[in-house]
Amino acid sequence: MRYPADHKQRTRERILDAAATVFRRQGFAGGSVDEVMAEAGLTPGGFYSHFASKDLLFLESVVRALRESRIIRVSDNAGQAGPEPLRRIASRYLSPLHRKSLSDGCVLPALLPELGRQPPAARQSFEETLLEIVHGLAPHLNDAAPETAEPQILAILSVLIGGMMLARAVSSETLADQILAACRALVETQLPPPSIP
Amino acid sequence: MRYPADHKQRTRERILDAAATVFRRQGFAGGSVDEVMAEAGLTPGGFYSHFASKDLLFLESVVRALRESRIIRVSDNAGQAGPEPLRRIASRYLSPLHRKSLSDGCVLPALLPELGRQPPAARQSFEETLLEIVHGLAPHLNDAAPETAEPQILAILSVLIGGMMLARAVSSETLADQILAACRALVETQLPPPSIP
DNA sequence: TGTACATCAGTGAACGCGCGTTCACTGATGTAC
DNA sequence: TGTACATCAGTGAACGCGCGTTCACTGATGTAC
Repeated sequence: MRYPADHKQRTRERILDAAATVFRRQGFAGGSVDEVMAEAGLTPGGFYSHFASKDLLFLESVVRALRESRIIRVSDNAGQAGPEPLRRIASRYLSPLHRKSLSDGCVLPALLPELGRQPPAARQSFEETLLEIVHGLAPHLNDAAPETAEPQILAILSVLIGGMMLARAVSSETLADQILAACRALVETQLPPPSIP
Repeated sequence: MRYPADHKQRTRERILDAAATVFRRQGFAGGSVDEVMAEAGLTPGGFYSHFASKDLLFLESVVRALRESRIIRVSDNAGQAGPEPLRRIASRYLSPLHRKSLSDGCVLPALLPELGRQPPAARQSFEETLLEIVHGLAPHLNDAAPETAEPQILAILSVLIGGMMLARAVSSETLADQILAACRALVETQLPPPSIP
């Protein structure tokens, strides 16, 4: 091996990150392979030595962005039980800052419907990644068994995603932020009350 | 006027309905003008005597589909006060039948992120139509003034839209229907209890 | 009533362009001696 | 240590195709007389 062993792998990851950025900003059908490669600082020609097709790039970039996403995960060093981490996630996710961060925010409000149009194998990969996230969050609804907590988490995620999409689609920033605030309030009703130490 | 006065207007509406179908199924960037015209039973050439551009077609078709949509409106002949109509809307919206009705269901879970990428003027039109719907629904949260009821309705709509998108994006139908059920349960917690007559 | 005509909604072929994809090539890299 | 070489990640030009859009034309329609 003439090049450092991880050289190509690192380029590949650079392309994946660039793809997530371009697709969030312009959509899957709206962003081109050339634009992705340019975003990664590369020329178009090299793309197919890394990925077999644009579709597979899309899938991998979404799954990676979801796996690496800090915004819907309990941060590792918190190690905190109870609902506070969920409260923090909801408040960060449904913030005006995140609303303005289309191209580097969570992939789901930007790309979920286009993911839904992908073939079953792709949706299967997405499902597994989604369930990992759900498993990570469910224990923080402390009073419930997984069978009841996990659907509750899925419903809460629906509020986060739907609220952000709706806020980004309206024209008035005031209304957008009202939508976010209303969704934060709705999520709050689903969380156990703060523990009083 | 050689043709019946409303002939062209009716064709125009046929194109708008076809566009809503094609765009819901394939997305805005993923559906072509030719496909829309074919769906309307027409040839591509005539399109530009009805619409100035594909972008304007998209906007008009989404707004029209939203205006005509029965699925997020209280049906006119119900004329019923109180939360029951909201309960019915949530249960129909978050149903497996609606999940399978991508190309003739509500436009929002299919197209909201692409709407969010449209220029401000388009988002303004969407916003007005959305607010009409909200004004129609808010009185059914009977205990609240508009200033508190309308944001609550927007949060409930976020659940409907986000939940449907999430259900459509996963691979397993079982999981999809669990997501819908969890969202119905969440919405239920936001509604006044059924009146006991 | 029948026929010639004016209208214009819709047709169908064409346009330039950017897309996804391919491929012969380049040149920076680490290796062998 | 220095030089010739093999490798292969990345380049850049090209491909066929389908896109959004344009436009000269057609032919069904209702009107005029």
